[in-house]
Amino acid sequence: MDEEKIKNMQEFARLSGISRPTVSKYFNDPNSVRPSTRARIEAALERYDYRPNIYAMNQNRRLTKTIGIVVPYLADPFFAEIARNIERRCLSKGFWPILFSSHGEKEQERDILDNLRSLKPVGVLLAPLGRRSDKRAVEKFCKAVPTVLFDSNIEGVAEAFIGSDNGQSIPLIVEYLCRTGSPPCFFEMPPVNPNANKRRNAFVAAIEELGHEPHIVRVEGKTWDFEQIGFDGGLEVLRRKGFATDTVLCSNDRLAIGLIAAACQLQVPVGRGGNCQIRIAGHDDHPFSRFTSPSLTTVAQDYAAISNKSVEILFNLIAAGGERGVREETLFEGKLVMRASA
Amino acid sequence: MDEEKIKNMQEFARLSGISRPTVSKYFNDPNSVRPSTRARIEAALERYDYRPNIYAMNQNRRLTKTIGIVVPYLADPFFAEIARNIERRCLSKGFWPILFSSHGEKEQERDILDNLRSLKPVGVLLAPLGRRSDKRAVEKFCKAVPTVLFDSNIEGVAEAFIGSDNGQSIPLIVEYLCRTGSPPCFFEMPPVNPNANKRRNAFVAAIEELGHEPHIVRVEGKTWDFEQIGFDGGLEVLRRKGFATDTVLCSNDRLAIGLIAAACQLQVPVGRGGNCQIRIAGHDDHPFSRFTSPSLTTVAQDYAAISNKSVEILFNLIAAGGERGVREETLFEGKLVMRASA
DNA sequence: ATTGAAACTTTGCGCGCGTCAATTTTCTAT
DNA sequence: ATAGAAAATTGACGCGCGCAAAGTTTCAAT
Repeated sequence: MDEEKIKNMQEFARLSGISRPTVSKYFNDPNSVRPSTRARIEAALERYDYRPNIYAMNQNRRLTKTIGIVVPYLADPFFAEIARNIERRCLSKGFWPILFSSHGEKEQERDILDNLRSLKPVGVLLAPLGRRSDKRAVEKFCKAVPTVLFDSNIEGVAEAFIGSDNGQSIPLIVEYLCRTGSPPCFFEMPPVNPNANKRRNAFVAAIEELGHEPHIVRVEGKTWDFEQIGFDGGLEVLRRKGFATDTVLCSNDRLAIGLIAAACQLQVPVGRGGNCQIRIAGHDDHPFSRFTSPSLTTVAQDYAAISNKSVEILFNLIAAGGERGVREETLFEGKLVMRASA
Repeated sequence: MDEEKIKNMQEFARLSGISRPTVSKYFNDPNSVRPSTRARIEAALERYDYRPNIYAMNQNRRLTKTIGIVVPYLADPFFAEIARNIERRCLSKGFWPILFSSHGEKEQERDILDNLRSLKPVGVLLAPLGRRSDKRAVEKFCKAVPTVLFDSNIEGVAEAFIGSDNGQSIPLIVEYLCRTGSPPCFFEMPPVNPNANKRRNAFVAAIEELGHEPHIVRVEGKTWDFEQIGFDGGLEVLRRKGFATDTVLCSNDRLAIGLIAAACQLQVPVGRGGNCQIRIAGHDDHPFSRFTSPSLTTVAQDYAAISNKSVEILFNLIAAGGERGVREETLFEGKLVMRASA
């Protein structure tokens, strides 16, 4: 790199022998200028290491290149993974993804949406807290900014929702559990989002469909430390009367991870082996589920499909100028992942 | 909220009956104006819902209010937790934290530092990838932006480093393991950062100090899927000749989690009970370590202390105008966490 | 009442870039 | 070679705010 620092586009344009408006055009879309001038600009870029001032750009652009990503709880590797996927795809399309986590708190989510508005993003990918969300705030936000919801739905809000099909995945694993042993009972905590409710309802429907009685065990807890809740609740249930059947389907993997730990602590052998006393299954195929002991049988959510589709729909929305079309919901099917725990 | 939308500070100032420069002062620091005028401005804010344009602010300010947070791998709940802590403290001081994850990749880290520069942050909290980092790029960045390193050190780079004291924590757990059973061997993967090396060296020193022979088992793997590496490597070692002793100290908890899963799969009972064949210990007190089966004995890093001290030092640095003082290193001691696995 | 500092107002420039209209140059196709 | 289209240039305005200087008001302390 040559010489001293370049202060602005004017100066860079002069040094590269091209007019400023053309250089400006180039930075907005390198393909919008003639190949020969593009080459000249890029040659100059090699020499002088200039980058336009983001703040000045974003101030004057009608649309920024910023895309907001909001997840409810980043310490959950499920969301970390999805966020990573989304980030990569946004970057590859020349956008600026910015990641936020609500950390399970309503106020945080509201603050994030608030701040996000002043960032004037072209679009937002939002996985709401769910039940804890300030729905009015979310709705208001979605009306102001092109938004795609994922993971957790809010009826009628935002331009689209992408999630997994609990109505398919739960029957899938219920059927498997019934076929390979005694029918499961359902282990849940107070629902944090619509998925939790849908899963319970799907469980009841599926188990009745198969001619069994639905047993539901709900334990207390209102934080996002699902493992701890599953552990504490599991300990209590196991210590008392135990579960109604020797098979337990958990509302999600994190709960199951806690429950397995509780069973282990009480020396209740988990699995489908001969001397095992309890089978435990989960839902989601959480990144850590394959490393529990025994490894967790579960239904895999299609991470890649969910994040890809979410981004795709958002890009379409952006291309259409954030135009309100028909709100679409896309649900992906789960896949059974048979491991050692059930 | 009254009337229609306010476009700019001029208009808001007029409506609130106060001059624009004073309003500007208020937004930069509400305490810098007289309480009575502050009250008037805030009353107007209630009525009119105006927020200054961030981009215009950041373009003209000498210093932005942005603080960059960079972690090597966000899908690791350890970093997610620390990031959460740091975010909160920055927000409470009126800064704008922005979170980035390198996702274990050198190019990502370089791109992040690159983009971060054009965001002109007042300060940056950086947990580098470590061995994989483009050290020249990191060094260059740290010279341009006031930066505090944490978790993983790079000698002489940045204004300060905050981490945990491997030279204290490793002997602590080695001593415990030796005292309560046979001396441990050390289970590691190719080091991703200086901590890994320091831990191994500390292990050798500690074990020799106690008059035993150091055994080191290194397994292959170069991704950030530590659990998988621990699992795969553990399977192989256990299948072959097993470990040199019946106690294994892992370089970190995530590796230990994988190793426990491997032992479970091979039906090697883990723990310190009578019929157990192997004791496994880790290092870090990862959020999930209490939920392994059996629960993982480990050394806890002081998450809160590390994140708090990092932020504190950065704030001091910012207050001093990013002035280069003496580079300080702060190491926090680990605490033994005795659980079931060792 | 007097004084002096602190806070406020007025005025105006500058930041770096987007964008537009009018003009000139360059390219493509006949 | 030539006309028409496409691309680049010139010149200028605007965005919303920070910031500085000079003058004016407010406030607390004597």
